[in-house]
Amino acid sequence: MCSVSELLDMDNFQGDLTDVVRGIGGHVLSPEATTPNIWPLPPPSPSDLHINAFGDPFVSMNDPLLQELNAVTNSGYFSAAGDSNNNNNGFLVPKVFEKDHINSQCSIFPRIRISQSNFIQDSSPCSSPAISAHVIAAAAAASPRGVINVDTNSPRNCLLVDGNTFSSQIQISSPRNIGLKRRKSQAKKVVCIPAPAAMNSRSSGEVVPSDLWAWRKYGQKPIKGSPFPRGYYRCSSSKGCSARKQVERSRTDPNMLVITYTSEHNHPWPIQRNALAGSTRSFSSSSPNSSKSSNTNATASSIGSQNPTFSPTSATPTPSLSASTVKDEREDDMELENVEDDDDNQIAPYRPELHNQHQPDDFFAELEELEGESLSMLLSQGCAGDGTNKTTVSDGLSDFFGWSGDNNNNNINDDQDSRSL
DNA sequence: CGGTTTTGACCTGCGC
DNA sequence: GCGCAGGTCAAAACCG
Repeated sequence: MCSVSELLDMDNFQGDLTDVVRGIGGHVLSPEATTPNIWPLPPPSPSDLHINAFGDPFVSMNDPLLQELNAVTNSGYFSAAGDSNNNNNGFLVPKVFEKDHINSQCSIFPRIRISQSNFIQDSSPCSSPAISAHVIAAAAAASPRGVINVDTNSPRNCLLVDGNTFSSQIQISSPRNIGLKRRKSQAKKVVCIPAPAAMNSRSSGEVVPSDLWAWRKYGQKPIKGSPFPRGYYRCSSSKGCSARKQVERSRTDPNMLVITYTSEHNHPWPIQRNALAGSTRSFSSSSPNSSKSSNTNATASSIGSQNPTFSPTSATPTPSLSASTVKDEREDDMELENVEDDDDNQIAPYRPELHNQHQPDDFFAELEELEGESLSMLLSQGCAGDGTNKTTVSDGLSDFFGWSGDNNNNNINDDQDSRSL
């Protein structure tokens, strides 16, 4: 079993990284203090596979993100330093990002770093691996400077609002990008995630992980210097919503997917997805899970069912968050050069509980809210039930991300659209 | 029917 | 001003 920690450790990233999510065992560590690159991996607790009551989303949840990370691991992002079975003795060593954060777009992205100390407490009622992924997922979409608190001693959830009670943290800090200037003063949030081959691929070969919102693709364009086209999506959860995102593969590492979120959602959580008709075009027919909403972009269809048991198969926390990097780009900040990086010491609590108030003026604050909600719902669903509703690793992974294995076979190069938009 | 994706055309910002 | 590249529009086709 691979934990998020292995994936997310990104030593040596340069100061131009904006956000860093890193884990701390009981305290906030500076990047320098974080165990670099190699962390022991605990095996998944059998209880991880059990479904827990609604309201205990993180308890013993088998974390699909971890499965993703396994996929990532198996896809070459990490090399096993331990035994080949990834057991307790297994160590995973990132082996791609070094190059990546030098050459690719991901180079400017922060790396999520989590101390393994959070994940080796199988005896803890709080399944740390489960926390890790979701914490990161939430963190990535949340405030770039937020801190996710994990209470490894909690009999219930591992995430705590109270910053005084958690025993571990994941902090998102924001070393300001240095020397980067942008044309427009537009807030962006860039997420760099591993794009395992198992991801959904559309006919164009585009790989689009799902997130909590419903997105409609409105364009695709080849990017100069990159063999991979960039897809343009706008939020279809609500009419008039200006939220947009761009999805493209890292030009230097096709295994990395770069998602850039732009603008704000001017609406709260998509209560009811308003776009389903054409949402399953690309893969529903070929997906063994065709009964679900298989549109990787349209992931919020069941979120608004007001049913606490909504299926994570159609509503997923931003998968990208789990992956590796999250970058919050405030263009205004980018204008500043040599800005002192004092964000590492800034800690803001992550609030996983549901929020009733909508803050349309703050995209990222909203993201934080929504991620919290989504995580709660997702995990509630994922963990809810009678305890017999166990999700297989593979299903959990694909469902969680909206990935359909049958549609993942498309090579990104199969249908490279070289046209000019 | 109402939503999506696809895709050629058009628009816009930036560098020269 | 021009050309390039990125971003958006919108019609057509597709899907459940």
